[in-house]
Amino acid sequence: MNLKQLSHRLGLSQTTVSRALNGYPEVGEATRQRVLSAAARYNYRPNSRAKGLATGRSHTIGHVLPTTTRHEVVNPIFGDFIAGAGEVYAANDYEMVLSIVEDDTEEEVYRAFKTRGTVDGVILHGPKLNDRRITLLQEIGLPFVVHGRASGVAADYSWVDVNNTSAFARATEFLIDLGHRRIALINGPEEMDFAHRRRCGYEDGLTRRGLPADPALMRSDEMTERFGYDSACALLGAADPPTAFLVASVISALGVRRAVEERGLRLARDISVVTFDDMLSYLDNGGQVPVFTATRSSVRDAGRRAARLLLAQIAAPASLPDPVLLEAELTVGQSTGPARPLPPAPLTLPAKTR
Amino acid sequence: MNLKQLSHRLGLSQTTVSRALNGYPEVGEATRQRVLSAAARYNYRPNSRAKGLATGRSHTIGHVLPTTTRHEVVNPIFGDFIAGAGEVYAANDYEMVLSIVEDDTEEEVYRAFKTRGTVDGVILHGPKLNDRRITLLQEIGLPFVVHGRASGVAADYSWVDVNNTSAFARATEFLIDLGHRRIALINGPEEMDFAHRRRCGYEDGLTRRGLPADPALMRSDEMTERFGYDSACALLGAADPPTAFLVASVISALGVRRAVEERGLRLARDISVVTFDDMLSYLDNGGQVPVFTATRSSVRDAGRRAARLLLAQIAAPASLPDPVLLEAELTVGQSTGPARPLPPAPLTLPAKTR
DNA sequence: CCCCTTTTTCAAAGCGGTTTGGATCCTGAT
DNA sequence: ATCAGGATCCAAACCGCTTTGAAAAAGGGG
Repeated sequence: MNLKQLSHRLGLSQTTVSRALNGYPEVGEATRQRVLSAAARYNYRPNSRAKGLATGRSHTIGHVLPTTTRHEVVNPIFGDFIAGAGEVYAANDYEMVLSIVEDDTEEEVYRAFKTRGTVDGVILHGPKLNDRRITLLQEIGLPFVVHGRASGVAADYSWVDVNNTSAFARATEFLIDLGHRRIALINGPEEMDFAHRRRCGYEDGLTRRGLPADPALMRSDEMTERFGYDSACALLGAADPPTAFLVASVISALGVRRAVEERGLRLARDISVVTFDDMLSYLDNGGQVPVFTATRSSVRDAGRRAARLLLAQIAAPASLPDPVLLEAELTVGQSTGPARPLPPAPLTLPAKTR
Repeated sequence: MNLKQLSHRLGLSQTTVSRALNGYPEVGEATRQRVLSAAARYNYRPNSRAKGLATGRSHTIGHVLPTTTRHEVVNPIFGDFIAGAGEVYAANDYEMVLSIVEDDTEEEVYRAFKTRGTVDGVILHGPKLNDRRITLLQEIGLPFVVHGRASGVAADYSWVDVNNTSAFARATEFLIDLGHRRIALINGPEEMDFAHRRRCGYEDGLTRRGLPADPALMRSDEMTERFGYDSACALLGAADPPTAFLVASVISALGVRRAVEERGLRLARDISVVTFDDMLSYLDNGGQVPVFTATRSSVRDAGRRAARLLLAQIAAPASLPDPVLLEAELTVGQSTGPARPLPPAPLTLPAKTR
């Protein structure tokens, strides 16, 4: 059932039926009702391609998910972010298209989006330092909102980001105030902007309390469970081990915990862990007393906000860039405690072992 | 730059240019080259909506992701599955649209997909027992492939599934052969088909070895880390606790491990754990010796296969349903070992305490 | 009752492609 | 030279919707 057939059944022109359905004022209330009920009865829905062709807009938002070439890791954050964004799209009759793309063809995807008219705008995921995609999208003239930011990119653009710096600065100071002096940082990949900012925050926290930043205590890589485990093993086995860990992801934090407990140590009592918690639905850290002390901020909520921002921008193309900075809250859980005066000395010679 | 402009620049008709670009034979080789290079120079790409309108096909596959109403959990499997499917779509010039949808409006989404012509086919996620969506999609006449199967649905359809039953039967027998007699099952939600089948496999394994199935040892819910932890705590704290756990997801298995180690017990030595491992990229269980003994099967690969199946079906609509049953492999890791003759007796009175 | 506004409705022209049914131009065979 | 037939190319119709510009109908005032 298409518009022509429907209007024919009603004895009306396509024009009138179309207008009735789209809520234009120049159609009589009586006819509008007649049209509406007929459309419902015949289960009529306008063909989206035809509509798009006529209006020039696709009512579709593109999400490009680059597969990190290094490890083929699919961003675990993605599901929840997209769930948030999807809510907003659904409520506004927008469609979402997803491109999984190898890093190097990403530019081509954006260009195709624009020239083929596949989408009305895109959400940019996983911005890196000096991310070229931002200026690229501006050149292309495709409306976009970034989930995160890109240090080093001067351009003005809309983004939704957590205050990673302040979050990790606070977390670091929190640990220092508990008496910790050797605090390890288990970070995400350094080329990612969020990871960069978190490290800055960590270093800020240290310097504000007058502590030096020791490169030997910092690790950074894809935030898998295994990475958390391996890093913690290495650090705990080294000379002058940390008494606390600041971790960029709950998944890695699970790995850190494994390493800690495998050594017969106890979280909070022997080793403190603070993690960044994106509040992923399947990794609920909640309950009355959170498992991990965490700086947390809902990535799902970020998805909602980013989507809303983008839709607003598409509706009013002349509008100014609108950055949103979310503050993470620091919630105390069961993984932190005061530094022990004397960490249990391993029965090995400290020096010489290299 | 659209077709009209391009053909005008070339001094050719739209027909010829279109045919040259789409590889039809009735155009001279010389002109074809001329067209091709002009298209490249002017960066021409056909508008996808116009093309879709004309051809009647959208070159788009729909994925509907129902948010589990119960806990608002976003399926953590989803990211990797879609990464696999996306590879195939990208290679075949297909687009992927994603609908995040509350359970009860899912039917409406499929109907809209069909009548609006948004997609050429859909992949069905998370089939439940007697899932109504399958017959619905057949009624609607939308090509589809199911990731998983639906017990109780008689219809013939294409699906890609792991042999959950045999996987969990083998895992159970494996544990029994190690001497375990009390084996707990930490399963996914029972209404999900895969969870149902895993329980069947578990029970099969037990009966084949002449052991009874004890309902007190079975738990089932959303497969979060917390659920694994809570379940393991409850079971380990009860009278006659299990010596082994069969877990439906690595995420829950992490929770089980936490509960185990928190009690001062050691994996493999005191408590054995076998988990189903979907080989999610951020939960790498790999390495030379896997952390968890696991029945494993790549969900990413399943995504690839499902996508290929669907594209083939769309290309040849008359083709017969094509089910694909993947076998999970049982890989032995560091989380299993022989049952200890005498589990460390807790210092409490066994009876009376209820 | 007529004329002028305001409502309400319509025919037709796009939107940017594909595809049908011819037309034109070359060949080589007769 | 003529003609069949294949190789090329083209004009126009069509896909299903929106939207412009105009016409028809209805309402209101004198």
